[in-house]
Amino acid sequence: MLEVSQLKSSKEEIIARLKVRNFDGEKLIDKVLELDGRRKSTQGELDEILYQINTSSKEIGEFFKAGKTEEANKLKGNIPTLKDNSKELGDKLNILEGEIRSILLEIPNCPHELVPAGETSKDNDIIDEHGSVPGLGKDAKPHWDLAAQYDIIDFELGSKITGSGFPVYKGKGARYQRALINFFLDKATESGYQEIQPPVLINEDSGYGTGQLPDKEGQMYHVGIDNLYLSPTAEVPLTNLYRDTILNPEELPVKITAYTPCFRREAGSYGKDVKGLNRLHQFDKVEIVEIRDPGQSYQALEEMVEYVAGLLKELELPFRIARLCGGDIGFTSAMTYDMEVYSAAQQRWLEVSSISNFETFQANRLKLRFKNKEGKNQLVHTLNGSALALPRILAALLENNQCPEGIKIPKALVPYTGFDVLN
RNA sequence: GGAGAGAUGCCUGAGUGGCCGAAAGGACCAGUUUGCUAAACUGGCGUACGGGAAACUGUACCGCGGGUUCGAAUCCCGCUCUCUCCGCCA
Repeated sequence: MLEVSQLKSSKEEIIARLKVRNFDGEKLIDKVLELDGRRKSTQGELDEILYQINTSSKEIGEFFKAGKTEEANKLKGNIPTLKDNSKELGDKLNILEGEIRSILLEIPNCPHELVPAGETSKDNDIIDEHGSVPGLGKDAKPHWDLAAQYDIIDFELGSKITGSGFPVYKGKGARYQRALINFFLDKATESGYQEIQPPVLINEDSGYGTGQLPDKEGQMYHVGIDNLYLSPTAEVPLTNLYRDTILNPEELPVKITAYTPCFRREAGSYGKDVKGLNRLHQFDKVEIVEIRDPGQSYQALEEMVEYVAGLLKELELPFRIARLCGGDIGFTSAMTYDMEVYSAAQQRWLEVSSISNFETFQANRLKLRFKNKEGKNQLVHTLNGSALALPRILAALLENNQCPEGIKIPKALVPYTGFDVLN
């Protein structure tokens, strides 16, 4: 959620930058500023009336104490009118505040100046590419065939338990997943991220805090009876750990990580996008989250990209880094890098990580602040990234490393899997 | 699921109708003093939205939402959460 003060001080710039993501914010912003003006004057009127009531009440008390009942009662006579007015103004104020908030909730984050204009992922800037695509034979199999051949992932069996998009990992497949989770968590903690095991059911406040609500309501599984949602990413519980918090300067930066299953309804997805492990309703992910002094957040973003790139190098996967264009960037993000690995048999790039700086967009909703050098409370910047999402990594690892003897395991993972060829 | 107790500032904890944005202690910050460490003393120490160049000042907030009252942290109602006991259970 953008701040009213930002809208006031740099309205034109924000409108221009929102256009980069093809969002016309002019009318909404004007409306917010107009409503905020009315909010302010209403607040002033209300304060004045409450002041009168407060002072009168004190006088009435004095009069009673002094035994001057008549004067007291006379003063009391004025109160009902004042109370009526205050009630009216109070209601008006509530309505105005509600309207302002609901408009602000509709406005996406303002993209950083480096974010390129564009419509779709085709317009993203590919800023780096690493590793070379393995030359597989013509008979190279996509991972779903390999999964069946080695009996490590059963897609049909999962639909018996739940439905499509909930695969069952078996034997060395399950072991491979667990190896990846441990590998990623070990790497993250070595890099200074504190390991957390958060709840994966989240309440409404948490959903609003990080921006999944109201924007992505339909993407989350909802447990109606308790009004809870299944977390679509550990970003939600991890970042919300710090909701309604004022951090001391020495507590920054906050760097935390968690492995959690993630749940997404993925309504409307179809075709090759959902084949095999490409898009699931339940998947595993290790997430990294940082809370930063605003002056350091972009440097932190670069470091996070470097960190994730390091993981992909250790996994010996060819990958590229994209800076998302305005049309492809998420609602809450100011700047996002996607990491994509090449899945050699499918011959396509798969997004395995999305690393974003939200600037104050989430912090504003979360009321997450820190005491700055002047001793004032200031909104922090929040960032997060996948490090990494498991299924597509597994898909690429299976496809890219297939050979006649089975599927080779990257050296870095062998200590975790306990085998160097899956067969 | 049943019964009971509770929710006050960074923490502990007082406050049962006006003098309470809230005692006291601790922590923290600044200063004074003692040769250092420690101690002692003095002052400061919540958030949000307004007004004001500033000093300062208005309003709201004692879990959340309503109500009673001239006046609510304090009384009433609803909700949420925490704790204890019983039941069930990984």
